[in-house]
Amino acid sequence: MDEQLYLDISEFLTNQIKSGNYRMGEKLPSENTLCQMFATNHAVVRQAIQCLINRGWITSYQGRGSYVNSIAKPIPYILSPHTGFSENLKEQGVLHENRLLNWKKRVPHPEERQKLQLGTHDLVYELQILRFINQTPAAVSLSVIAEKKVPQLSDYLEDFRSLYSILAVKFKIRPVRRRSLIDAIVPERREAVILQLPESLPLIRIESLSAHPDGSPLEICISKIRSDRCRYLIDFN
Amino acid sequence: MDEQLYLDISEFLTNQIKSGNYRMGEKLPSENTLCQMFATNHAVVRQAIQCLINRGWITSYQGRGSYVNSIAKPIPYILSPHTGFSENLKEQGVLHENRLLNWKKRVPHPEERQKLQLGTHDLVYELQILRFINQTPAAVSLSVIAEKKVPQLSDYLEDFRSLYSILAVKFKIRPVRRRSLIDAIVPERREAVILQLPESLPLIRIESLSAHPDGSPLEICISKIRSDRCRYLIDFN
DNA sequence: AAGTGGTCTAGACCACGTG
DNA sequence: ACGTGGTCTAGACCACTTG
Repeated sequence: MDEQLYLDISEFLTNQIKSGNYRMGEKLPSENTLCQMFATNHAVVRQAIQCLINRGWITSYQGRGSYVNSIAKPIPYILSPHTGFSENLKEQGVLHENRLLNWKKRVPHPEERQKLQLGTHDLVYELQILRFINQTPAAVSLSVIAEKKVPQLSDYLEDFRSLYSILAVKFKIRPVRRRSLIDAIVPERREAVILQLPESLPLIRIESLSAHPDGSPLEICISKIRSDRCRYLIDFN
Repeated sequence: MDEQLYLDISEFLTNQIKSGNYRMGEKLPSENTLCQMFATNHAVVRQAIQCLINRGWITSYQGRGSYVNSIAKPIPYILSPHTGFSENLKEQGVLHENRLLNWKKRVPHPEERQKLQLGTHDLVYELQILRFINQTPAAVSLSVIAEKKVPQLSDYLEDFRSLYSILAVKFKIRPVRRRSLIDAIVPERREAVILQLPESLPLIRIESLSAHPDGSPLEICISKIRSDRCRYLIDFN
């Protein structure tokens, strides 16, 4: 019960950062240096470092060192019936960009068929989209849309900018958000890579069902958002 | 570039769980056993185990072993202008309970003063509440209420059941939710302990501002909820 | 080439829970 | 008393980045 060295080191470093002795973007002492400072070995120092990584304080880069994360203020994303990702951020004057990772036309899963009220032979488009805020990756989205609502959608996916702008311009559809389900998840390894995310930081997962203006279900969208880049704001007024 | 043993072990164990070879609540092989199975040592096996803990698959208990987490379906919590935590869950027939951890009357922080539209000499009550769902800790909340709206609130805090029921019964106030801000966070060590949370699983953080029925600001509430116990549902109909 | 973090070895001892 | 996970030691070698 002797104080637990790795916690001491971890607390020491955290306090150094909190108190501003190491500023954001700054390099921490190397692991070897820390070994000497605390008269211990690699393994213990790394355990301490891992604590800071897990809590989002720092990021380590092989061959370069460990650096204090920048803590940009997260952007409030307004969750309302009439907002798509892009318009929402544009209104706030935030630099924003989308990249279509891939798409396919496929048979819907039973759950999707039920939620989108599809017939036995109806198909869906599935679009995977990577979203950037201020030039850095901030979210991945998976949109599933009833094909019959957007026939030949694939014709418009070259030079992709925004799904909702395609819907508006090409199909004259302005989707209405009906329901959103929010929770927090640990990223998959693949998502962590795509989002350039320290693997241990959580994502906000939001699953939304949108409808055609005529009321019929249109799109299921599952977005996973870096919580250090974006927050959800719901206004009940 | 030799396959990375700890990832192999981690993947092996994850697959065993996914495929149902280890069911929920079941005990994994001991670390020593795994050392033998993979012809390696304690440190490597522990690194593999840590991966599973980080992703929420298992929990380790000193002296007992590592066990597969149960994956109870999270309860949808309906976020609407007229719901408090307790009523919301009661309506869904979910077993629910609150415990008042502590309270104080104090000077508001500048930000609180502004949000609650307080005068220079106004005070606030601060209540810290631990919430249970189905007998297990699920959330911690910090409520800050303008004292002038609930004079002598402290008289009613013995045998505490629910803040909103006190407001309703003793003060005839039914709060109205005005705004909620949602994000995902890594728990503090203290929160992890209180919530009996594997320290690396994320919490949903929700900051809400509620008003008196007459429209004046009443309460700021910051809740941190286990995302494996509870999800937020927003219905725009 | 030198310095950095990432993985691994082969041990040791401690704290905790169960029988 | 024994088995379990938790911490620690003192090294080694590798992969990557920078000068």
